[in-house]
Amino acid sequence: MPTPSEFERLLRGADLRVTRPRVAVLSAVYDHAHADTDSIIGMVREDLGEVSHQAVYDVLRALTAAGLIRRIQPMGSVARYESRVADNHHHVVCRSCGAIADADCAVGDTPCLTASDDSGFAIEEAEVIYWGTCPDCATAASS
Amino acid sequence: MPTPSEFERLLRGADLRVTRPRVAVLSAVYDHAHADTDSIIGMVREDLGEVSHQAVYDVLRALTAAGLIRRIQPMGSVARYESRVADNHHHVVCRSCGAIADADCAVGDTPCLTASDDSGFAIEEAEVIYWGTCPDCATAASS
DNA sequence: GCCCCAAACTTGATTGATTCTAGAAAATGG
DNA sequence: CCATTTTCTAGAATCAATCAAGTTTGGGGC
Repeated sequence: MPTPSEFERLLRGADLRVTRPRVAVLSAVYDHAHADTDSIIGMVREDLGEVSHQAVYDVLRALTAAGLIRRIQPMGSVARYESRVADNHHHVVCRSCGAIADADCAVGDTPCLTASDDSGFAIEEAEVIYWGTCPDCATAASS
Repeated sequence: MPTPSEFERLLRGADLRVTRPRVAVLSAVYDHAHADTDSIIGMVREDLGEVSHQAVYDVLRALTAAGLIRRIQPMGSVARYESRVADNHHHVVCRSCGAIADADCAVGDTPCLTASDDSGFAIEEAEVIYWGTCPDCATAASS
């Protein structure tokens, strides 16, 4: 968990102005991986008082475009954000409750990056989502 | 491309009543892989005349639940549907125009199904999306 | 072949995440 | 400290998708 001044350095490094909403959003995303936009709005407001949802949307887009955070959005879920951007990792999503956990790559750093037939596409990145059942839902279902 | 009576057999096999909207939707999805809901509504109406969008949504959900078609929805895209359901294949998506192409699995039939750390999740399926640039957008960008 | 009823369809309204617009506020460079 | 440019606020608008209530229809049973 970086310090406030670290967040400031991150923002400046990405050529972004340092504003309180931005630091708060960045902090919230670092603190709560895979949080959806609504939760982030809640966390930011708890931190700063009233902040418009529009500002949070804007900040999330700016941070995503700058590569400081990553946006993930499995089918049937609203947009979620996480702070792990440098490494190549994937996600496990619970079909029952929608919980998300990180899953590191099984093989090397850029796995599965080769499709057998790419239809002429220039492939830049492979995104993997593992669908399954989380421990909580598994125990709830078996009881 | 199955015949109309084949579609009927598919529907009956899934314990679904045979209605004109259902045959038309099924046919449209077989004919145009990766079409979005709106395009499908258009194709069905061209075929049958006026059909409510609600009916198409209902049919698409019923067919998806029955496993006759598959719903795919990459980030930033609306829901799309395809008829290839039995095999385990993945998708290549163009970052520029959103075009989707099929990509067969590089290794075996159920590849990448092993995460190195599954966080206790019971993993059922791995979904892979390759992000890149399609041939059309690549040539358009280089000119 | 006809009738019944559950399933499917129509119409119209509603939701809810996200985006747009115009104006006010605030952060950086000079 | 001021000017300029970016960012934030407030409120309306968009659009895919869902919900609700009532009508129609497919298909098994008579």
